[in-house]
Amino acid sequence: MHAHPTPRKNRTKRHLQQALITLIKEKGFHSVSVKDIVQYAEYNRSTFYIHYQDKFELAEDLLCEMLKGLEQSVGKPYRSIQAVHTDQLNKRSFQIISYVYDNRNFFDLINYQDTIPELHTRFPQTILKIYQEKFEFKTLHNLPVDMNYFTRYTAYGFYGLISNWINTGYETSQEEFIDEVIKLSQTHMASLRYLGVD
Amino acid sequence: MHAHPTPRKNRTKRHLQQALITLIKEKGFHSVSVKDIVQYAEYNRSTFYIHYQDKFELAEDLLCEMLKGLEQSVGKPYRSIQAVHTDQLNKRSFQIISYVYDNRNFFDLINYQDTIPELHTRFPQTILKIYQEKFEFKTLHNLPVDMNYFTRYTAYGFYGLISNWINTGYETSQEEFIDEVIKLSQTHMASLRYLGVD
DNA sequence: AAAAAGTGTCTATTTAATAGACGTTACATA
DNA sequence: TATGTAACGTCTATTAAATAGACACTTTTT
Repeated sequence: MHAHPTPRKNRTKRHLQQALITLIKEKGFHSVSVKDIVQYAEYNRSTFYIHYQDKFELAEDLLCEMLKGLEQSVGKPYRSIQAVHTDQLNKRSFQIISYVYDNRNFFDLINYQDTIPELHTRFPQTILKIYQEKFEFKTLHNLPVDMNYFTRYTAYGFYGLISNWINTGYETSQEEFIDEVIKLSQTHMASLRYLGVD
Repeated sequence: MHAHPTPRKNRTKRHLQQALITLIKEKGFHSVSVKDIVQYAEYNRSTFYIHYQDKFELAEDLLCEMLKGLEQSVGKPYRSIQAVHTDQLNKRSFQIISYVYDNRNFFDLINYQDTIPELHTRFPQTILKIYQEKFEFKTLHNLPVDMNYFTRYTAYGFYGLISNWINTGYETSQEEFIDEVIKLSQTHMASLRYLGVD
């Protein structure tokens, strides 16, 4: 009998998570106390400890869920393997961008120094993971390069774009931003093969 | 034994209220269903009916609470009667502006047509009520005018400024905006007497 | 006309949230 | 250094808020 998470429980967790996000922006992660969190979210302090050991576990849980969601967002649009030429890339290929935008309240946290622990490293790492596991690239003119490096280069390039997009407050629309990404992709790769979901 | 509202109950109500605000902005008040609200807020539909009869009662409750808060915000800074010359008006006199700003998520609803019922009439009415009950004005040069009219004129003038401020997305800072209001006040009144709290 | 979606009301059930106390640690400041 | 205060982490017993699910009904959609 695996205890399934009930709606109530999840809801409470999410409220605690949201409180944490707000408070980090207000005073920085290290200054946020458990008391602050429950005060803001209007829960009893006892309730916090039912769900989490401490604020670090809460932060970890929040981070994991967001990054898991990021990975899953990519797996959504297609059900089968399909190869896509860079010049045919369409908006559906970039669910990841919608996901970031929809969860901008969270992703804005990368603009803060004193923020969720490991956010600044694990966010780009996750993008890399997605690129490694779900896509296969082809260089222009079949240039013989180490594909590990190429994938890494491409993933972190994308991270650079997306973090700038977040930094500027999403001033270009999702559509425009996707167009930019596509154009930049075309400068150094010939095709991209989506490997589908497990 | 008057049943006192428990923290839990209030929290749930607030979440339902927040859900309503979001959904009104998304699809308009008339299109929002009870089901939408509980889905968004992640509550059981039964739970909704524990707290409210229908979405209208929820909207009414939300509106009342916000307008009550607006009134109370004025009563906060001072504890005793004090007269203030318009040219001495300071920021503390304008708690009301902070209140609107702090609750901009709600007050932004005046930008929508299909919004909380009666919001567009009761918001200015409340400002008028505050002006009538908590302040006493003096015209420039003691011009003999009907003070009922004068108060009404002043209140709705202020409403005009504040609704514009909301409309423009609070593009001028609270401080700048307060300065503007003070300047405009000085064009037609000599002093303002704060009548304190009950 | 049929199907689908939403409403309002009502049960019985459970469990998440609560209050409150405890000894502890961390930290400011007098 | 001593002292007060604020937050911590853990633990109870209690309760009432939230839940699932069924009901007949109305509205909207197709």
